[in-house]
Amino acid sequence: MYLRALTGLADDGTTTCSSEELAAAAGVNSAKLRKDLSHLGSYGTRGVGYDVEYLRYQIAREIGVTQDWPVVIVGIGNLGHALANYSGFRSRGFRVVALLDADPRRHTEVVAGLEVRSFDDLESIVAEHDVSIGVIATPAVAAQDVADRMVASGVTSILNFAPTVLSVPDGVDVRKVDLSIELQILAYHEQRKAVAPGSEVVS
Amino acid sequence: MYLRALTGLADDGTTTCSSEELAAAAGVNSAKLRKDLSHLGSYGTRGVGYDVEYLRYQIAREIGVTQDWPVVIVGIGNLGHALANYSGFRSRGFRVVALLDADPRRHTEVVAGLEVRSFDDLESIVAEHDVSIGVIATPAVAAQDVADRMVASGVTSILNFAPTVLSVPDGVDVRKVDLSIELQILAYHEQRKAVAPGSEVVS
DNA sequence: GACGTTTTGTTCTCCCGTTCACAAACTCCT
DNA sequence: AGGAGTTTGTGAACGGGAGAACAAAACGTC
Repeated sequence: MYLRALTGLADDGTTTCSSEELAAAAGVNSAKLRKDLSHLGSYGTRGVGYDVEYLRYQIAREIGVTQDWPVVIVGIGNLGHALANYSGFRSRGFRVVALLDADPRRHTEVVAGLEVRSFDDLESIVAEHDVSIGVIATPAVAAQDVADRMVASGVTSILNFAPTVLSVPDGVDVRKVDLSIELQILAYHEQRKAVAPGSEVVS
Repeated sequence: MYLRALTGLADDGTTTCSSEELAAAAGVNSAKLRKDLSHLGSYGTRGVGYDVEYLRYQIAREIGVTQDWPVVIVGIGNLGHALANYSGFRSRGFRVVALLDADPRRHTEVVAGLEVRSFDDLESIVAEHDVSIGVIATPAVAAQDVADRMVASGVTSILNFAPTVLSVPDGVDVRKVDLSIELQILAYHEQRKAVAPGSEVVS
């Protein structure tokens, strides 16, 4: 988030910023921002603030955005399409090296300049491109199988869009994004607003 | 999450479950699950467990899933397409009543059985369908404008997929989903794994 | 009907993230 | 050069969520 906020400031021509400004741009408290940044080192100057470009590079280096991360996407339905075409990935150092789908009818398609390939090609693709990050955009029933195959072929980080709890061995990271749960949380707060107006905020 | 886990259990024919089982299905600790459920009331029976169907209805009622929530989606690019076609919304009580886009070239399109309409129709659509939840899937630069128009027309909950911090008045809830930040978090952990193998897990 | 077993509901404790508040450090102005 | 004004970095206080542990309650068995 800080990285993105800094990029925004840089695009506006700002060369220096205080913790207050950056915190406002990122939507957090300034004390938290300073403490977070202090974990990376002392990249600010007291009385002045932070150099936007310098801090930006330091954060990018720390979180690994300076590297090029090959990524495979499995499940080229609606969501897989959107992810394959999402420009935000490439601009942040992620390179989609393959799109896989179990359905042979999709294998003729070309999405975002990439041919959709068979799921059986997973192992060879992971090995060839040294892929460590996989994205699962399949239906829920297929997700665990896909995860197992990914782990077996060497993937150690998984971004899961399927509404299922994946079980993976230690050392493998999983992050889950559940679109309809986000809406449900909003609906819950809406309902509370209707009952007791003007009392709650999203936590 | 509990609701989804319960639905899964119900589909498997389970009629009763313990907190341990449900916690495992939802991927959480059983003590946490019991504490969470106790906030809704005492819907379990000691020595037996929870009745799956009964608990499912109680949770659904509490979080407002029994209602029908009209939703508008603004920004029908790749992600907007995917969201409009996402079946998980409808099955959870969300009904997409309109797709809006500022680009007139998209207004001829029909997506998911709905005609893409002009963003200028926002106010009338919100008023007509009593919409309180809006989804923003536009580029970052347009997101704040869209949010302002939504709020002005009566929307009080926003799900934001644009990589921007939205500022909205009190009483309006915003939830943000940032796809590339999720990947960045995974990449960060990957980098740490490469430096110090076998030490960290996603938090 | 009493007792052992199982499982919930709740209390207590611990731990971590967030925020406040302030000293240290830097700049600018006189 | 010195002091006033800013702003960072960090120690201390606060709050809340998460897990362990236990009492209360329901069921089955004898």
